[in-house]
Amino acid sequence: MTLRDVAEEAGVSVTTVSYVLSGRADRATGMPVETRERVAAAAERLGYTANTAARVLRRQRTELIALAYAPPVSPWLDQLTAQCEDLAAERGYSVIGLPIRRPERAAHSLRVLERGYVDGAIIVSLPPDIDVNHYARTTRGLVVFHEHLSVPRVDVVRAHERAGMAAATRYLIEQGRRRIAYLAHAAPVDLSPGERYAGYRDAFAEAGRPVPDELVRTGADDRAGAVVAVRSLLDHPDPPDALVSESDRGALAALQAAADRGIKVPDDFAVVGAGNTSEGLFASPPLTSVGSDQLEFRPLVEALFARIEDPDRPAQEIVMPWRLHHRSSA
Amino acid sequence: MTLRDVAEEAGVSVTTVSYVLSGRADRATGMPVETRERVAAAAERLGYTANTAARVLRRQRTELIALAYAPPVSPWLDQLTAQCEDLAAERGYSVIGLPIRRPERAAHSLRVLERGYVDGAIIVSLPPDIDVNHYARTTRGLVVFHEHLSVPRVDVVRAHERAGMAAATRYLIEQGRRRIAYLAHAAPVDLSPGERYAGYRDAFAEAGRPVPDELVRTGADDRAGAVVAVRSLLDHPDPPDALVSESDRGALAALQAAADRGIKVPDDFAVVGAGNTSEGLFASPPLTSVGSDQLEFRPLVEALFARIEDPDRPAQEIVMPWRLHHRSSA
DNA sequence: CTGAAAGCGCTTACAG
DNA sequence: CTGAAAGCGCTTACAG
Repeated sequence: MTLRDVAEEAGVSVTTVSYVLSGRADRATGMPVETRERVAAAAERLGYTANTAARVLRRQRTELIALAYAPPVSPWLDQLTAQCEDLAAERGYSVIGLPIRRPERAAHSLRVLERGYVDGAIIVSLPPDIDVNHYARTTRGLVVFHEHLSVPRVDVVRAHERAGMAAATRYLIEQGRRRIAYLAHAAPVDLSPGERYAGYRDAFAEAGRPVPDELVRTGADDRAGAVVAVRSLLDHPDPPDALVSESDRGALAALQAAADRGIKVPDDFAVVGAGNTSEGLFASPPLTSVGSDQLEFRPLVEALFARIEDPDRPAQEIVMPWRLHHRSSA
Repeated sequence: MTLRDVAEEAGVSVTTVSYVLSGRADRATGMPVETRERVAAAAERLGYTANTAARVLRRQRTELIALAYAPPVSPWLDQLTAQCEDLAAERGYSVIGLPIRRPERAAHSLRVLERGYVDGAIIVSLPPDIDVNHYARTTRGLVVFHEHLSVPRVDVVRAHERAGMAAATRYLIEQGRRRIAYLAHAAPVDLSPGERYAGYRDAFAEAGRPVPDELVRTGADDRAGAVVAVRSLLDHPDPPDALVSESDRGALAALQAAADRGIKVPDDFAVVGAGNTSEGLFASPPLTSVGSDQLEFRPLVEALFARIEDPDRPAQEIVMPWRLHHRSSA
């Protein structure tokens, strides 16, 4: 079922069919209504669908953008996805998800970018050892969540996670907490490896206190793993009286583990999460969390489309700063 | 940067370059090592990447499969995604995610299938009012999670959710629970609309008892919403002594809401989830849940690739039956 | 062993 | 107002 079939059915040339079905308004406008209707009817009758590969080859546009992320997924990503879709739909674009796996397979996952399947991509989690420039060659627009990256035709989103995490930890120190534990992600593919943990350490350095290495655990990316990790912390001979987690997911698990043991939060055990997700709002007690103020992603999606239009525009830096949102868990 | 550039650089024809870089082994094999190396070196030097649109147009294969799902996402989907990726990679395929939105926008989301961007798709959540046949025309392989659907060239996965849900509810009835509440998904895009709820009702019908409509709430797809819904249930003048949730997520929220109120689970309030996710295992108490025994998706991924190879093979029905997994929450 | 050429199905500048 | 033709960049049957 091709353009040619429709042309024959309607008794016109493929040129005319193309103009009517996908062509420019300025061309179709000058055409008699009768012709347009005849073509439209023929296409309808035959159930014609344009061949995307041919169109892409000709126009050099796939009208697809990708959202590259490392599982496990979160409500935050659902939010970003939904907003991307709305803004993409306005431009006739569709959004696809691109799960990026453990670092050794990351390059394989990114083949979708490498092969030019999409016009643009928002890379939420840039695996370590991946050269963004490589993908910029085949993908017109690239927006990357990264704290330091600075590359000519690539726009970046900075969260200032390290400063945010330091503020969260400092808050606990100033409260007089003696034993402040840390729950890191276990999966090595991460938004900005080590940034958050560095912030935690910064606060100790600033206060002239040693980092309690024996209270640092992994598992924040998986609720089940986090529960296990927090239980082991609470079993420590000199247990923590506070916990900073790299995710709200991990912090929620900590609240659960504390409740199981009958430990009072925040009095005997303060908990701070990261991400400021809506899930934290409804925990009990509501979760204190460090994260972006609001989930408004429009600026970065618009930066992406602007770059797809004009690859030579200057690289843009979008700041979505983390700050501490005080609720009742700390 | 095209095949022609590489051909010139290496001093051979595009035919030869094509054979060396992507062509069939039987052709490249007969070629002198020297030629092959010269071509490979030229491609390397120029940083050649094949144009995907051109290749797709020629070969009629995109080497992409999609996983179409309705957010919010879950660990179950992460699991399916990871297994798909492993099996796809073996065949040189990549996997993309296709988030499907609320029903009125579903058709737009599915344009990626309609336009033939992928060779095959696994549709985890088929929105109501969507005609699968339409997408079968542009997508060679289609595997759909659906309880009833039966369409010529489409393979289906049946979970027998209704029977599973009835078994879960029956278990509570036989335990002597008097007031069995129900927590449904709020999002209307769902795996199999109404199936689970129908199972809940079946158990009552079977026991000759009326369904307690006043104890049916929505919110199972969102932890925050679920907490609110369960609180309102517990505030009911004649509160429930048990709850069946359409998701483990909702059941986990119920455990939390019960703990907040100091209600003993399962003695005063039994909770059963659905999905049998790993998260439920580490809840306190560990969550009783109805769902598939194991998360082994290989059969359905293989069915998908088999159909991509041979679109005329008979439609296959893959059963991953739900059953009740007894743990401590009910 | 290697290459010239056809063709996948579109879009669009150009001619009439 | 409409169409013939070029060309996007590959793959591959065929010829030599």
